[in-house]
Amino acid sequence: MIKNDYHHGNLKDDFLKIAFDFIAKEDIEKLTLKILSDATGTSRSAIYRHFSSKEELIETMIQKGFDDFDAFVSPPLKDKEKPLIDRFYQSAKAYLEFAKQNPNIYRLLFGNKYAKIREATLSIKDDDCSGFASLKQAIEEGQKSGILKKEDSFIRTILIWSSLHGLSSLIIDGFMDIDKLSDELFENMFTDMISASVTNKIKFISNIPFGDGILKPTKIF
Amino acid sequence: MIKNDYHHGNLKDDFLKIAFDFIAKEDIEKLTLKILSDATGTSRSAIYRHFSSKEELIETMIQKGFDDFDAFVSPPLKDKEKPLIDRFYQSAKAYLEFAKQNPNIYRLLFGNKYAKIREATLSIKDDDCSGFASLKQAIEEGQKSGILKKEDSFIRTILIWSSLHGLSSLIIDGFMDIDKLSDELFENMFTDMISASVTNKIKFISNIPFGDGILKPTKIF
DNA sequence: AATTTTATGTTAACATTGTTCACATAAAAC
DNA sequence: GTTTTATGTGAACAATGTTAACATAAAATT
Repeated sequence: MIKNDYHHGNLKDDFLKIAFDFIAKEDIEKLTLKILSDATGTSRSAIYRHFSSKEELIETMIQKGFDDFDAFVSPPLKDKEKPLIDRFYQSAKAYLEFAKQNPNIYRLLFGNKYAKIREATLSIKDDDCSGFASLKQAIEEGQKSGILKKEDSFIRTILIWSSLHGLSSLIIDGFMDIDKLSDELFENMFTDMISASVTNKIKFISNIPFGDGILKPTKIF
Repeated sequence: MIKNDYHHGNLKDDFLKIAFDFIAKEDIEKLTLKILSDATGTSRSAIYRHFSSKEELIETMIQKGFDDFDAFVSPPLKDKEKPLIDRFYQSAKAYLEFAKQNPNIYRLLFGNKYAKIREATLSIKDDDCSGFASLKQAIEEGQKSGILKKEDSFIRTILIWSSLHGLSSLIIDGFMDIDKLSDELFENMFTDMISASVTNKIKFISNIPFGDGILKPTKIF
């Protein structure tokens, strides 16, 4: 033993990093403590110096996951320079993209298995910075300015979220073979979603850029 | 040993029955072979005479689950005596009720974990008797009769299914505390769903019975 | 600077899990 | 009545998460 690395230095972060690398490709259920110990070159029980259990490690991952998710989904909603519908579009698109790009993380965050952990995590930051709160605020903004129908904003928020969650889930859980179809489905879903929320008098046609390219315009009415 | 029950007679059915009793209360993940052997009074390896693995038992449960689900959701759609919108309403309501009454079965059928098993199961009966096919047929019926907009019926079917799946999932996965709220959410979601599908000229007000009682009328436009 | 305390690692052992194998016996086929 | 098949048992496996006793590096205290 030439090199002395009895003390690792940042084992906790390494465990988390390796765990996230793992669920980039495989489901969290298949993550085992042995995988973590092998990848860090430590013993199988080393992890218990940093997490009280496997579940606590996953709890930490969920917190980090929600931070990333919110940072991906919320900013477009808050960009008051742009028209409101564009902001909804970009955020909704980001929502679906997050789910498609990180299906295992998405399921970790929104699935049933870790519901209790999620509740504990969400209740802390429910007020301002969560994606749900951002969406609700944007809806209320639209209601005040007359673009959106005046109705219960909480219910409308859940319904929009529900649409996004439903479509995202069906897509990442393998209910549709064709990946191309997901774009078409998204455009249709978004149109439905906005049609249900918007005041009757509004007409809306817009070129809405997202990510690298320019997407086809979303027409409503 | 007075009674000789070395040969059980219907152990396979008993295993399935006990497994379904179990997921009536707890998640399928917590079902263990020991639970099954203890409940039947057999040894831990007895199950391997009837199922090649634990997964095959679950596969059988999924098949049975889809049969029950389809039998719960499809009949209202096929009842051509009633107005089409009423049939949609009843079926959609049944969908949500199934999920609420059998959350663990619902997740077993529509979750990601057993996606591969589900694909194998669904492909057999995709054509006629599945809930998805019934919904698609009802949509096409409505398009022919002029009640529904003429658009891609496959996409519309997925979008409706997506709405149902999204709301059902959010409700049973604990994203909303209040159970009462789910009724209000359902009514709103259904109104949105139908509004997006229906031709503009239609006006629709109906008293729609479901289950034991009479639900409040669904107004569209 | 020496000593004590704390943080972080190791190894060995546990019960539980799904699964397999050799064996036993009831039921069915011949 | 004998053979074959179906269905059960018990012992053993490796893998899992977890704990306990022990070891040592780093930090804190004197």
